[in-house]
Amino acid sequence: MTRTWRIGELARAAGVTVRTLHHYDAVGLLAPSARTDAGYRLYGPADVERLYRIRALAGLGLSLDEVARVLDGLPLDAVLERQLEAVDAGLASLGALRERLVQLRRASSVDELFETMEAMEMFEKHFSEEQRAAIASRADLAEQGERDWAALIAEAQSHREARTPPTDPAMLDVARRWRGLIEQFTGGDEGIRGGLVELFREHGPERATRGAVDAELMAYVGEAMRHV
Amino acid sequence: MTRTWRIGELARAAGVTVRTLHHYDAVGLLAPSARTDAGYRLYGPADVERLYRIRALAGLGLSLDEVARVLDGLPLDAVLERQLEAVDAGLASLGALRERLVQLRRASSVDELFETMEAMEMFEKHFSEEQRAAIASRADLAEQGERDWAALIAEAQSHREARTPPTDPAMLDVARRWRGLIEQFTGGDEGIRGGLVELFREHGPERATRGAVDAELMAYVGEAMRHV
DNA sequence: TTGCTCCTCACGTCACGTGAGGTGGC
DNA sequence: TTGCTCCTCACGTCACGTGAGGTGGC
Repeated sequence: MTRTWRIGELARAAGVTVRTLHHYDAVGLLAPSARTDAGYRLYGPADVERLYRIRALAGLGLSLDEVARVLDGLPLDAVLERQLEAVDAGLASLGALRERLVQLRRASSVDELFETMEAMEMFEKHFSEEQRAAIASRADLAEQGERDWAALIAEAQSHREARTPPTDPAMLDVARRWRGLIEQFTGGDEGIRGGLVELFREHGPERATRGAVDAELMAYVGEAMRHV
Repeated sequence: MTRTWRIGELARAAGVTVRTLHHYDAVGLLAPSARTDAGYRLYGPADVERLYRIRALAGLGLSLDEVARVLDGLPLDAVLERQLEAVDAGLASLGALRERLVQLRRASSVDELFETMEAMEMFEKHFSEEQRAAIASRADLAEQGERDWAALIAEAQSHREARTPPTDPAMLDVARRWRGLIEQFTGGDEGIRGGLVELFREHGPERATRGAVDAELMAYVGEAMRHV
């Protein structure tokens, strides 16, 4: 007589729950090779081995259906290859999600969150994934850049309110630095510059800058740029 | 009168299914602000805005319950932070899964697969995650290493069959190269060397090397090493 | 006899998909 | 009148978790 295990013993030894073994029995994945008169399940060594294999395959993320088919002789390589592709797809989408979450962490109110998300959507429409990666890789520069932009916009705004002529040396200097920050953002990439131009053309400066620059200010700075 | 949308129109415009809108209504997440006499749902601008926000938040991987709570005023930062942690956990486990799958792709039969998985389990028991990462980072070396090991083991085996004494210069050379390959595997890391020793002590050379080296060959090489 | 283990239903999970059977609207 | 849109059930998904109510075994 070889050793047998009752369901609770096997569950404890294998690190699964009794319910899991019930489930495997119900779906026909692992039926105990014997029962007592009272109906108690009795698992033999072959059952234990099969359970071990089931757990191993399930641990690779296969569905119980796939596990059953593999144990039934379905060729492995294709299954593993498909599973690897699925995992890679999962990694890619989780990675993208992570990126978005990190960006959004800065938002402090629900309204600001949605503004940021809307901006991200516009942004994604106008830049390819590759371009976005290039921009993101300069993320630390970008934070400094945000502060630089805020300061420069404020400077331009105060000139406009003081009615400084666009051809005034001070405004020409603002225009030059403005151009420099754009240059810093695009990193000299023509594709990114093109996306930026489209973004402003389609949505206007007000939406593209989320209210930081209105149409008048944009025109004023643009005029100064033409004189640089 | 402001514009209203029937359920199909809204679904098409928002890129969701009618069933989804039914579901949101059923769980109380988005109830249309009006109905026609015949019971047709009529969505107003505020409903459209709410749907937009629901989709945005759900796109961040939040459950509909969490979405509802956030739209109800639950502070965002904690939610986003928790979500980011969850995503990171997901990335970590998918990453580990991916690693295992890549390793297992080499197995060609189900039996070989389980042998490999068993080996991986032993391996994981004896090396910390950090140590495994260190070993994996030398993965390209490892492939070359596998071939080197196979050749060296074959060489030692033929000496044993030819009854070359362990103190013979040829065997001393084998022992030196053996030590070199171990050195290459551990990368000079004492912790990894310790894990290796435990692995062999607990399971014996036969299982530790998956049959490549039996106890006798191990003793023979060990003897030679003592004379180096 | 008393715990302990086991048994078989059967509902719940999560965000919908997918019919089934029936009725307004142009 | 004929399509088309809409309505309300209601079951199915995936791998079990969690009771409920009842019975062998030491």
